[in-house]
Amino acid sequence: MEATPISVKPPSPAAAAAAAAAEEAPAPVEEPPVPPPAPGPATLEPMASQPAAVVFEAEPCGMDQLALTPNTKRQKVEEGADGNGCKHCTCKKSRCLKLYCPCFTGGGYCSEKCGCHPCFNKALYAETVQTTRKVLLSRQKRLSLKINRRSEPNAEAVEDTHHSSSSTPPRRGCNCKKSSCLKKYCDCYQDGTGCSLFCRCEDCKNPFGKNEGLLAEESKRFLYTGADLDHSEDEHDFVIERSPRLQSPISKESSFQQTPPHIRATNRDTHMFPQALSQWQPRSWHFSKRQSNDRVIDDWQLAKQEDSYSIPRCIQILNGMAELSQTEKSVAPDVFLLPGNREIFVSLNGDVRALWLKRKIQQQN
DNA sequence: GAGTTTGAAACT
DNA sequence: CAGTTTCAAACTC
Repeated sequence: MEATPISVKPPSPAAAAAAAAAEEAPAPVEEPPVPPPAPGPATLEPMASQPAAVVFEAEPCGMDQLALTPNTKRQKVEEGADGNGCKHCTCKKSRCLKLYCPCFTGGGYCSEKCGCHPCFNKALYAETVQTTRKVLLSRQKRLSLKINRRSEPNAEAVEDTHHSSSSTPPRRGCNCKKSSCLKKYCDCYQDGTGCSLFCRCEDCKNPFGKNEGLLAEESKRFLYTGADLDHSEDEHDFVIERSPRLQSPISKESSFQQTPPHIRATNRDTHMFPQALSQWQPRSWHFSKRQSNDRVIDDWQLAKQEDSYSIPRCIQILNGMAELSQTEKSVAPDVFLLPGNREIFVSLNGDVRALWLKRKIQQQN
């Protein structure tokens, strides 16, 4: 089966006990943690615990900046984090080794401020924790790929081209059904961002932006085809933004934007929103804490650039071309469906532009 | 603070 | 892969 069960055996009770003793943890191991039953094929054996004297020099929640999916679940208010990744969880059954645990998910170790027990997300079990993360990330990659493929039939080709794009974890948008994206159950709402076209929420009333399902399949294909997910796998294997939602499918590396002509998508904290360009503006207040002003500027420039190659802009030019017949002018907009074509069209001049367009029209027929 | 609701993760 | 269970946070009282 493709879906590899992720089950990671926690360190042995002895190790845990030793850890507790060495650490003087506030939550003493009263009962030896029971390893998860029936570990799957991907079960990871617990790493041998390292010498406590060494391990405990590590700062809790340091974790080499290893962060799995951004905010997998409702994670206790980010403000509650103590700056090193610890979210003060209160896990009881997950042993803080699953994505349920915000500290684990956030890339940090649990600290003494957590109310979790038993907890294996500690420096003492660093190797176990890291291995678990890798397994989970691996699954996330597959999931991410699956999601992309589901949404975009050609995504496989994209994936082949950008082989490392799978490093991006699933960022799928919310799936709220009952909360109408009006409560913190909703990741989007909690992040202060609107729901995206990739959310699957029902009766979305997210005040930061509704998912109104405006994006047609065709348009989604454009967006996904343009998906150029994080390539910097080496650097970011585990350093992932907090939100689990789909990373912005817009590639800023290419000026050949894939944005569909009739849809303006803005990048708001990795979300895609249909929005009239005229309404677009850098939403710095919506950007995550990690986003820099540079990002804002990039988005702004990106949108302006897109505007230059919009379909209306192309048609405007087209209307002024005496070289083309009415029939050709009626067909030409089809050529503009491809963003690359629009950019080429606008970039060319005079006769060459007309010749190029005629050739494109012929190719279409 | 206990119980309920919620949606994501994990599992089957 | 769809359905179910488990989990922990958010929410309600």
